[in-house]
Parts: sequence; structure tokens; C-alpha cells
Amino acid sequence: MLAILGPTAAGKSALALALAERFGGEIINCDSTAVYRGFDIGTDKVAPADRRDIPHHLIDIVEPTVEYTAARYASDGAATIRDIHQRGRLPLVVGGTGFYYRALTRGLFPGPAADQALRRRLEDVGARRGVTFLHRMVRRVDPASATRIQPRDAKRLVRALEVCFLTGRPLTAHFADTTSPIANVDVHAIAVRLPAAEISRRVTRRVDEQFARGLLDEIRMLLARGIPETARPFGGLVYRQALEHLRGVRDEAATRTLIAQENRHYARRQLVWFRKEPNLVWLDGPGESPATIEAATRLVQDWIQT
RNA sequence: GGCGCCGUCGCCAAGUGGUAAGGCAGAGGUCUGCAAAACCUCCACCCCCGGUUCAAAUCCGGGCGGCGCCU
Repeated sequence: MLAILGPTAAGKSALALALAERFGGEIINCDSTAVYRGFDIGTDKVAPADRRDIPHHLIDIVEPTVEYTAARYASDGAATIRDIHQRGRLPLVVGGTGFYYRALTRGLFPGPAADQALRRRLEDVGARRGVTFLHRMVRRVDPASATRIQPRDAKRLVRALEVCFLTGRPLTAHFADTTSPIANVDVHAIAVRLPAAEISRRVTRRVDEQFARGLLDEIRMLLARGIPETARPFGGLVYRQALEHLRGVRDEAATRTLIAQENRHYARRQLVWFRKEPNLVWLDGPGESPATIEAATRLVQDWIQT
């Protein structure tokens, strides 16, 4: 399997298309928001017409009202990789969601799924008695998690308690059971990177393009279709800020600036994630440049030979 | 030429004698079923020189720079 990773707006999609064409590949999306149908412009999906007949998987696979998760991604991704191998083609995992990539390549522990009712109760406790109260609870039942999780990180504290209550074992105790869903797959990863200033420029341009292509109309249409504002993908980058604008929180110019800024922050967090990935080759990019494509092509040729 | 106001981190900005708030930007990081999310950490001896004082970003004098008004 080949992975094309990197921060937002670095040209991953273009590079992946070129490599897929060259090596008989099929693309598997690794972007947490592109799985949702109808969220096209803000996620910068490659339009079907631009896919050059390369099959794209795990894009537009669920309704926006569904809560897609890393666990589901790991199993969907593993199944897709198996299918592609059966067809004798090369799976190309492409995207910027580090957590999904890690869930796919290293696996998650085989524990209980999210229990919405329990989570709501725990969140209530956190809201009423303060987040740090949750942290004290975790410290009592799972000291190892309490030292690992930051005291105000409500999401992870809730998860730690959830697992503990549901299984009777601390979260940390489950980690040993973790296995990769693609343990038998040979994984090679390329990450594209660009100087921060360059990312910034590209992000600004992309945000302008997204507005020009009708980002706001896309959102209005989704709302008209009955998608609630609380739907998962509305809570993420681009859509959250654009939605706030539609509600009158700030004008469009300020919204564009804010979205670009959030994109820059996001790019930094992505980089942090990929820096820790083992067996990853960095390519100074942009992904669409002939030099990058050539360098990547050479890498893949080497890997195929060995 | 005169008078007045001002000069604190890349930007905004609090602080008027007791040893530099905060916000934005920037950087580093955490991450095992919400991750485009959530959370954490770091980031200034206050334009320069001299003086007063136990102690000055804060007071005084002089430079330099900016802004405004007047001639």
C-alpha cells in the first residue's frame, strides 16, 4: 500500500492521481470530512470529472447525519485495501487526517464503541462539576490514563471513563490488545511538505476559490435539505466558520480571513502528527509539481522492485 | 520655527515608583471509536543617554522618532 500524506493544500490529491495513473492505483480517501456526502466544496474533494477514471474509495460514503469514526475508517479502509489487492491493483491512501491514518495502519484496541447515552451523562457531570472533576474520576479508576490525559481534555476523559465503565477494565489495560487491521500489508508512505509561508499563500487562495465556487450556496442547500447545523461535518474547518457567517456572526471578508487562519493552524497540527510517523519519506513539494511527481515516482519504483 | 500628544514582543494593548496583564500572530507538543475535533506548553528587562530614588516602563532633563495643531 502507498500513502500520500501531508498538510492541507500541499497538493496531495494531484500527486496521488499522477501516481495512481502511473502504477495502476486506486485512491482511498483518508480525510475525516470527505466521507460525508454533500460536503464537497469546503472539503476540496476532487470532482468525479477530474478523477481521470481512477476509482476513488471512502468518499461520499455516509450521510452527514451519521457519526463516522476512526474505528469505522480503520475497518472500511482495511476492507477496501483487501478488495483493491484482489483486483491486483495498488491501494493509495491519500489524505491529511493523521488519526485516521494511524487507526488504519496501527489499529485501535478492540474495545466498546461510543455509548452516546453514557457520554451524555458524563458530559453533564463535566458541565456541572467542572472538567477537572472528570479528571479526578479518571484518576480514581485509571491512574495511568489520568497522567496521560490532560486535566481539561473533556473528550478523552469521557472516553476513558466510558471504556472503564463499559468493560470494567481501565482504558490503558486495553491497549495491549491493539492490532493493526492491515498487519500483513507492506506500507510505504510519502508526505508532501511546503514552507509555512507557502502553505499560507495556497490556503488563502483556496479559500477564495471555495467561496467563488459557491461554498455558501452549498451550505444553504444542505440546510434546506434538512441537515441540522449540529451535523458532524458542520463542526469542522471551513463549514463551522462559514455557518457562523450565515448566522451573522461576522462578515464575509472576516470569515475568509478566519478560515485561512484556521487552515494554517490545522496544517501545523497535521505536521505534528506526520512527524511522528515511522517509515515516512518527506518530499518538498507542492504535490502537483512535475519535480515532486518525478521524485515520488522514483521512490515508488524502488519500493516495487524490493 | 512654536505648542501639544505619543513612543511597552511582529500587531493591538494593560500597567503612572516596587521588579512587565491580556488578545492576535508565531513556535513546539498531546492524541487508541467526536480528530477539519479537543487539549497543553513556550514567546519582552518597556526608543536612546543621563539624573532622582533602597527601587523607574512608570518621576526629571536631554536626544531621536511619530502624530496633531499653530506660524
